[in-house]
Amino acid sequence: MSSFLFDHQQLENSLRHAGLRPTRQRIELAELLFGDGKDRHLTAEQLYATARAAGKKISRATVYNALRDFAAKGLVHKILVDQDQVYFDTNVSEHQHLYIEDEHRLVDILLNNCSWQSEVELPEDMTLERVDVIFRLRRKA
Amino acid sequence: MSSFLFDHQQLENSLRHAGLRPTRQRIELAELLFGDGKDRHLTAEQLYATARAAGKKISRATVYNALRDFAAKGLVHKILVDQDQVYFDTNVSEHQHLYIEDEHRLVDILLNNCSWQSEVELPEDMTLERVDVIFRLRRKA
DNA sequence: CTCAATGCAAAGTATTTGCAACCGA
DNA sequence: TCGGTTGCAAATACTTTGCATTGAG
Repeated sequence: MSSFLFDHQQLENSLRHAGLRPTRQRIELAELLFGDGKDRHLTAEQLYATARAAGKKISRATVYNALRDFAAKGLVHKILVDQDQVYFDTNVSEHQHLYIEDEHRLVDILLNNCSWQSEVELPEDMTLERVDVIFRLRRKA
Repeated sequence: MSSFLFDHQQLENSLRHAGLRPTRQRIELAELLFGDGKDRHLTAEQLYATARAAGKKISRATVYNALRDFAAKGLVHKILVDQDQVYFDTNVSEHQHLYIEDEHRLVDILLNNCSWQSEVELPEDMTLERVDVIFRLRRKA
């Protein structure tokens, strides 16, 4: 039995369905990101390191390109919590985050009373792309 | 009459009260940031350009240092909405933001039904620093 | 006086880009 | 074949740092 919930074929279909040509590199990255169905928060550098450590032959620029394209197609979400690096979230369903600043660690949470969506009046010609909610935590002194 | 709500003396006191030595540069920056009492969202580079345009003699590094220190003391808030630059918000009371991505423009909003604060269970040894809420908007195609 | 703050340029670092080689359809 | 993708290194741009100088208390 495989440790993957999704196999190459399924990932390939996902990429194709998203309008992305399923190249070897994209499939391998998709496998690392989505293969086991678990939610991940990682940076481009982390994914690059992970891929290389797994023996994948891929360049840094391709990882950045792939993540940019994945995000543009909604396969992952960008999370801007840290001044120095962008995190990518493999969980694209609506949810919120805790961010432990000292540890640079993200935790998914799910709020129930999110009635504020309707409370905001948007300009006529604007679309609500997403609502980012981040609870910033610090270790007590 | 002056165009400033807060004069040098008051700004100097604010800095001192925050535990920051009121140097000429910090006072001048504070004046640009808080002088008229209006809410601002600006980047370090924007503040630097503004200061220089106003004839202030100050270096880029000092602007970055000052904003870092102001943020550490709670005089301004960092807003991470853009991958490329950090915005600083002179409004440090609790509120939320609209971000028009195409224009790199931030708008303050105020949500009323923010009961979700209590809904989140924090680890015992953690403190909630802040909750960042950003409504990301795009111009309709 | 003394130590914090400033200024300048250099360094640092995540990310993007230019362009030739490559490959999927 | 053809245009999208990759790879490498160089470029970019925001931010930080090293260190000598300055200035607030």
